[in-house]
Amino acid sequence: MNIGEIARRAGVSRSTVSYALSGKRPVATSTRRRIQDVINELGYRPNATARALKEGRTRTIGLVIPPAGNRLTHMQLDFVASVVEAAARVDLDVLLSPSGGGHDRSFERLVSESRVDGVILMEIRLEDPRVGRLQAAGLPFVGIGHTAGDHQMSWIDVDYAGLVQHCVRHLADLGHRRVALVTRSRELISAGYGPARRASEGFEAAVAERGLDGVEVPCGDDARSGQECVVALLRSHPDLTAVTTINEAALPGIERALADSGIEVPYDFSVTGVAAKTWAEDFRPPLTAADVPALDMGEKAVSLLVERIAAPDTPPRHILLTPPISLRSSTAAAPTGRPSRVSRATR
Amino acid sequence: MNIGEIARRAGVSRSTVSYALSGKRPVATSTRRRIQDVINELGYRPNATARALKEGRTRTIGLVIPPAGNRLTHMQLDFVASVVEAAARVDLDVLLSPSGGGHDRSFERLVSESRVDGVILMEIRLEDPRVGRLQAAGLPFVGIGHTAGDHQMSWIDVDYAGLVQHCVRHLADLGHRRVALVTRSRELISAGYGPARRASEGFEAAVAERGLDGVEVPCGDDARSGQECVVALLRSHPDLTAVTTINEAALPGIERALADSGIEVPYDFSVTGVAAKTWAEDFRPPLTAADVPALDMGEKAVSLLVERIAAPDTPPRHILLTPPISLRSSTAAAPTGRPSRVSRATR
DNA sequence: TTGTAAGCGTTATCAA
DNA sequence: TTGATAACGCTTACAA
Repeated sequence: MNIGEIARRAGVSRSTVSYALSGKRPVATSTRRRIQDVINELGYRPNATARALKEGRTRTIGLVIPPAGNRLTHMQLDFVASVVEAAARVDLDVLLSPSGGGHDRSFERLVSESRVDGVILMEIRLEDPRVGRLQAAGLPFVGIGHTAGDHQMSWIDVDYAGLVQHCVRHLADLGHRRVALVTRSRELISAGYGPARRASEGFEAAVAERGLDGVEVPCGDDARSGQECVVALLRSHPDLTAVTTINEAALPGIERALADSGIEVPYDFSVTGVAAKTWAEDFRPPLTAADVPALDMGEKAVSLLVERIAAPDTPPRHILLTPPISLRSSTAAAPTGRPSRVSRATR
Repeated sequence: MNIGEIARRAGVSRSTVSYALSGKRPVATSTRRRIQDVINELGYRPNATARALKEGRTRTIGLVIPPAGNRLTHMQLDFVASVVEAAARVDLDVLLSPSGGGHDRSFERLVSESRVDGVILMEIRLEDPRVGRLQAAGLPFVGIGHTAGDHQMSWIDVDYAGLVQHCVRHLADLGHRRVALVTRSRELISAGYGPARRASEGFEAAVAERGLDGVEVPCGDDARSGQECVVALLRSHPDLTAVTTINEAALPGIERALADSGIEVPYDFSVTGVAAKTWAEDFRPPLTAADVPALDMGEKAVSLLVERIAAPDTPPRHILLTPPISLRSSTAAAPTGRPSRVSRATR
């Protein structure tokens, strides 16, 4: 079933069918109807591959996700979902490419075989070879996340430094003096993962600014790690009264560890951080947190990309989001005086 | 940059370049090296679109996922991740298509524009129009999940009926007489969602077989719903001593509701179900459950599809998985005699 | 061992 | 208002 077959049955030339479909040239109403009838009858749709070859564009974008081995976080999942959805709204298909672990056939296919009109790169590292690769290929792309140096690229990101700083200030305002940052996994950090690195910066800045005692601990992306991490933290820092985190997957574990130690949030201890809304609202008590608008971000990334595809020589654009901190119920004034938390926990 | 350019620079014909690349015809070593040098220098890779047009296949498969609106469950996410990974291993790209909510441009593009060589259909309904659509289009496909009638299609699924039956029998063996099934959302059920429907069947069968009192409640796919659901259940059925579930996302809420009521699992109450391993292990205490091998399933789905693409006229194959129930710590003998749970909870 | 040329299914230019 | 035809970049039969 192809355009020639339709043309034959409608008794017209292929070009007329093409024009009847695209409307790029007037077609007599009678002819058009005849063609449309045949098309409806046979359920014809033009072959996307042939069209792509002819038009020089695929109407497809690539979405580069972290390799499947490391299970995706909820936030990443929201990115994927919203990118796919937003792309579908403008009739773009999305080709998925798991990448990030070094040599990568799938990513290479994407950039060098003209399979896509542009690429959205998730989980960018501070130094990321894929950025150079895409630039060399001359393929339009945007990052969800951004590199260390300002490479000439469009991106959208969350201002982790600023947000963590806000969180710590909020805790300081409440009288907390010793606070911890529960960050992402050691591997991610040493791989140069931007959000972790930038969260550290914000944390250190705020701690210095307010003269607090700050302790920072890496933590795996799961409940168990969160739990272990907080248990260790409570043991090693008995005077800790607050924690802030950028590790949403650790939140259920953080909740557990505190509950197990007989610590009541927020009266004995405050918790805050930056996380997707669901996680914040699922925390007990509901978490005072900067809600990462992951769904918006995917959508905006698609807009940015569409823009770049349309006008590749336009200067790149950056969107740095600083969502406000939603005050929920997990932060309160630091507990005053002794009995310290330790005695309470063991009483 | 195309094959003609390479040919020109290497001083050979385009076909020679093509053959040098594919190895489908011998090429003199010297010529081959000359060609390879040019290719390396320019970083040439054949245009995938042109190749697809010529070869009549795209080396791409479509993955039809539920629409992004309903946030994907972890299990669904594992399917996606494993499908993408497995496809990448055999050098297939994956085109994502959100579908399921009625009229669907993205799905239609997939099936009727020859964008893909085959389709993996997630979240199949008992009556699913997309199955007929794919069959009419003559596009190879496999389901993760299966319809009610045995349409002529390949699929892989988990035996929810059998597994829930096992779970209930296990509870009955432990002396539980009044048990509940926490299933999926009311919407999913009325939309004809297979796993929910089949879980019901298994539940009813086991309850009848063992002469138990069974109660079945729908529940949204999130912690809060799980919590509300169990709270309501405890109130309406004071003599309930066990619950089984196929709603993994509700597990954290189930855990909370029980803890809040002062119920200790497994001494006062048993919990079991079918869930991805992570969820089961994250439950407190670790959940006795049938672990759904979501990662395997994605991989097997890809194999099935590759098979069907290669031999479309082969009779379809079905894989119904019945993973064993992993005995962890959330089930124990039913509490004996009074004081009943109610009095304990309020004591 | 290599080259020529047809053809995959479109779109769009040029003629009529 | 419509038709013939070239072209997109590739693979592969057929020739040499």
